[in-house]
Amino acid sequence: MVEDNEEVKQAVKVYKALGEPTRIKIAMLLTEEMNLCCSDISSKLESVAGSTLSHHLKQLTECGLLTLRKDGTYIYYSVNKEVARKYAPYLLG
Amino acid sequence: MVEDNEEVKQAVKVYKALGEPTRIKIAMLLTEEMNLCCSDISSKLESVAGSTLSHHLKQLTECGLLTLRKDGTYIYYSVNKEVARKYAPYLLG
DNA sequence: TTTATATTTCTAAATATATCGAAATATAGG
DNA sequence: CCTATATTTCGATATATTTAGAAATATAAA
Repeated sequence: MVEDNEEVKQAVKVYKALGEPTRIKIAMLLTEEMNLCCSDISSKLESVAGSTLSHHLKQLTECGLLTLRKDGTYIYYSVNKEVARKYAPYLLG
Repeated sequence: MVEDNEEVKQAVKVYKALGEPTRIKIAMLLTEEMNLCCSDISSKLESVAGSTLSHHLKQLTECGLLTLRKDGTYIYYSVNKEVARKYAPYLLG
């Protein structure tokens, strides 16, 4: 029988997050350029509703792939390179 | 606007395949030990119906992560290490 | 040919996910 | 306080996924 520890659970979450076209694009954007806010990201993607984008960003953040920094009304997102390097260094090019 | 080429499409497929507990376990099993057949894999997982396992193996194969070799009634699966190394070297330990 | 085993395909049901619009919340600035 | 902007939450719907049992297919061996 195969193990199912915390690390594997995080791996599943990270891969589930990246296994969707809009989310992998967000991750790739944020790998190229750190500190983009919700609306910056929105403007770099084909029409996605703000509420949809919010869900995607939540999922990418909850798996540990993104970090965020709040500044006033804005939230700036970046890739957590350590997590990306561990599970999906493909993102880092 | 962000690109959406063939390589990114494969990445999405690979990550979608790995973003599910049973499938990541199968991938990990096959990274440890090559050339396992459907029933070998079944015996190393908690109760999964053969038809379900077949679907999972299909998905893992179609994204390029697994290769197969038919021998009589059996089908032996292995990890395609080049694909694993590219997208998810985490699997290779 | 008959039987046994391995795997897939088909069908259907249950669950999960993606998406959006509207309303809600948060904060900055007048 | 009022208004504008950024982001989230809620509610609803459409689509996709996971799962399994039964039937089908493929091959080996008796």
